[in-house]
Amino acid sequence: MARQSRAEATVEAILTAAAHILVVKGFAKLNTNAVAERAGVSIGSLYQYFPGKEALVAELMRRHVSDIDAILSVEFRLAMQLPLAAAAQRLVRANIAAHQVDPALHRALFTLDPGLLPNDLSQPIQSTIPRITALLEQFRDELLVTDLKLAAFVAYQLVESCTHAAIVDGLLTTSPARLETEITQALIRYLVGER
Amino acid sequence: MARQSRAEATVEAILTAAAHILVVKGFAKLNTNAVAERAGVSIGSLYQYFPGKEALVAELMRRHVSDIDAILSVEFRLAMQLPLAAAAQRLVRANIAAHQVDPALHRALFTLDPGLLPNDLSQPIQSTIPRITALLEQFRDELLVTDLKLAAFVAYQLVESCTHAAIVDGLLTTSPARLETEITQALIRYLVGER
Amino acid sequence: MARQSRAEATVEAILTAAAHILVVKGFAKLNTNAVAERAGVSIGSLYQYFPGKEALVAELMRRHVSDIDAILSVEFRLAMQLPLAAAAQRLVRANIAAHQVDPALHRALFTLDPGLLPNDLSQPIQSTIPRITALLEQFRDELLVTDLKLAAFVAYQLVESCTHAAIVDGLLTTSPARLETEITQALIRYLVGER
Amino acid sequence: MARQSRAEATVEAILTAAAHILVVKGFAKLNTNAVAERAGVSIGSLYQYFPGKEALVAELMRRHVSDIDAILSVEFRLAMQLPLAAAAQRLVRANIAAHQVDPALHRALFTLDPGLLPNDLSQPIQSTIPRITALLEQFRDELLVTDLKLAAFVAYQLVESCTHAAIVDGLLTTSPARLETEITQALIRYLVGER
DNA sequence: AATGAATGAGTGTTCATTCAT
DNA sequence: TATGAATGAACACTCATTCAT
Repeated sequence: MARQSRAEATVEAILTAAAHILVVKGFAKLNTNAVAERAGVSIGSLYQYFPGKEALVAELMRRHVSDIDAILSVEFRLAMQLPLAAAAQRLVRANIAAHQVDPALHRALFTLDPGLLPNDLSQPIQSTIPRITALLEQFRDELLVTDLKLAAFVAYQLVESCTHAAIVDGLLTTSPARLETEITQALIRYLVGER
Repeated sequence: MARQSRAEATVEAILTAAAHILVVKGFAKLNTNAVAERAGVSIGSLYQYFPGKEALVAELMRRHVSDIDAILSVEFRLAMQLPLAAAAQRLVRANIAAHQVDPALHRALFTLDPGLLPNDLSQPIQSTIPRITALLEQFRDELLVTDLKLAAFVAYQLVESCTHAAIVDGLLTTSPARLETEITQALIRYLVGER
Repeated sequence: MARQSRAEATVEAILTAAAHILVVKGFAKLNTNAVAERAGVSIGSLYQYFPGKEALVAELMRRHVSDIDAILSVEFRLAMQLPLAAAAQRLVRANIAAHQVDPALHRALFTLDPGLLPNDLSQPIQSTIPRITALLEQFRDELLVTDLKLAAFVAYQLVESCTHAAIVDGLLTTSPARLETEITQALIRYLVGER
Repeated sequence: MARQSRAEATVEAILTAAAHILVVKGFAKLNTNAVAERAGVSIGSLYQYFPGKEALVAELMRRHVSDIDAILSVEFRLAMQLPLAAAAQRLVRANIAAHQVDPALHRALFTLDPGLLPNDLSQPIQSTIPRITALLEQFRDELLVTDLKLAAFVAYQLVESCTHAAIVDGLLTTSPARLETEITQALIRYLVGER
């Protein structure tokens, strides 16, 4: 037990240090020695738990994606029970919330050279558009759009890019509430028309 | 003159090699020795024209942004003379065209660790939203949206992210024409409502 | 007693694992952690019984040499009672048998960087030439050779190198029986002349 | 020209240093940093010419084998023109000479974990037995032995192992001349009988 | 101007060994 | 006694950059 928790503490320290360096210095400057030092752990311990720097980042990604997915999964399930407008608003809000969990880390992780990480990591993200498609199918009769896959793509990009640019890149000084309203409005108008 | 064109040829060879490696192997694997070798030029010559690897990438970025800006500047000027719907369509189309110039290089350049490049490079990109804002002001009376800066932001993200994801990331199998129509529709509905 | 046999089992497991890795991967890839893991024993336990990796190999060598010596000692004693030709044949045969005990381990052990192992280990091997010398002295009158130490050296190298190359290095596709005959013939001709 | 000879000097310095360390400390202690330091050359230069420590040793082996082959090739050609006894003596003498070129390096190189080096390196050595076989065929009528391949194997092992043990391992205090005589005698007696 | 040999700081990674539990 | 987490010296290797020619 003591064994296990000591090991776990080491892993946490390493990941915390890695996240910090990744955020502050970027992936290029992330090196295993620096991570170990900042974690207050020997380089050997780092390699005991992670085969290399990619593995560090992969684990950070895994956890981050998992956090986001936890938020969105709930919302998508809930959205199925709501009218379209309410569903849209909740999902936009949830997406903003997801980006607010750790914006700096989010930014660092999603700026990584793709292909650097194991493919299976992007899976939860790739599942988003199908989830939106499924949702749209429920509201098919109300929609202006007809190609639901294409609409899901556009809807996703609209929500995601606005949220990401505003929260993560800090490109917008508007309040999250105002942002939420505007994105939702754009989304609703695209899907079912004005008002 | 002969001298100058020889030097210019050297610079071109270096940049071509750099672009190729950047696209195929990514920034992490881009190293000055490899670039010089692929360019058929000595490492010494490379340093005669570029102070380091960042300078290589910066120049690639400068040129690429310049190419894009050349396309968009014309369109923005033109758009001022057109009705909103036509202006929107032309700009969406132009943005797609801009992404089709060299999608692989575009992807490589815009996946770079931000903060790696000199700040002044992002300037032409940052000028896009103000340009959109100016355009929207012309059409103020027709618009549903009232906060024009916010609307310009949303409009930009909508168009840019859909285009980028579709063309550069290849996330969509739809034809560019179909894409153009859909994005334009979403844009119009957001700005002035249905139809 | 139970304690003792448990410890003994641990030691055996460690040595078996070490032998396996030594044979399959070579000395360079033999590391204490890998040995412990393969033995199903903690690294701490390994160090309880062996002060380091050299000690592991030394013990393997000790046992292997002891096995060989057991075979040859008996034969040398027996050879004293036999006529030269018969003695020669038996010793050649015994040497082949000794190499067949565990050819792969034999090869691995005798390919080790010399100076890696404690000196006292080569002692049983160094005793072979004196034993041959003693044997030759018994047959002094029959021999063509006069310098018995030199003859013992040549005889030893002849028998040993042919056997080693054939059995351990697998350089010969001849049957052990045929090999035995040929070596014996060469030996007899060298010592007492043709036939 | 100056360029080239500077590079060549660097390569020579590296190989000389590598040979020295290999002989004195053994392969296990041979590390690239130590070689570079002893060669008075930066570690970068070492890697400019050799991809790793194995390459260093491979080149040493290549050169050493080439030296030996130069000696033996001439002798084998010559031996074809001589009577068997003379041919045997010359080849034994040449083999002793070959081992005297650099006994310490020879020892170090031939104690290496086989499989560590590229396969093509052992080729000149593997060609020896076929060369002996060809030679024996010329003297077929005089020989006691009938299986010439087997005889070539035994003859080779006899000569090589005695020479190696005596010269390289220093296991014999006899003079090279005495050694030559004894090996030759053993060889002749094996092949054509007494005298 | 152009060359390319040389440099060496920096980083990744391994593994023998220790020691708290 | 056994465990295995932790250590860190040692070593492999890369690549941006310099500079004599």
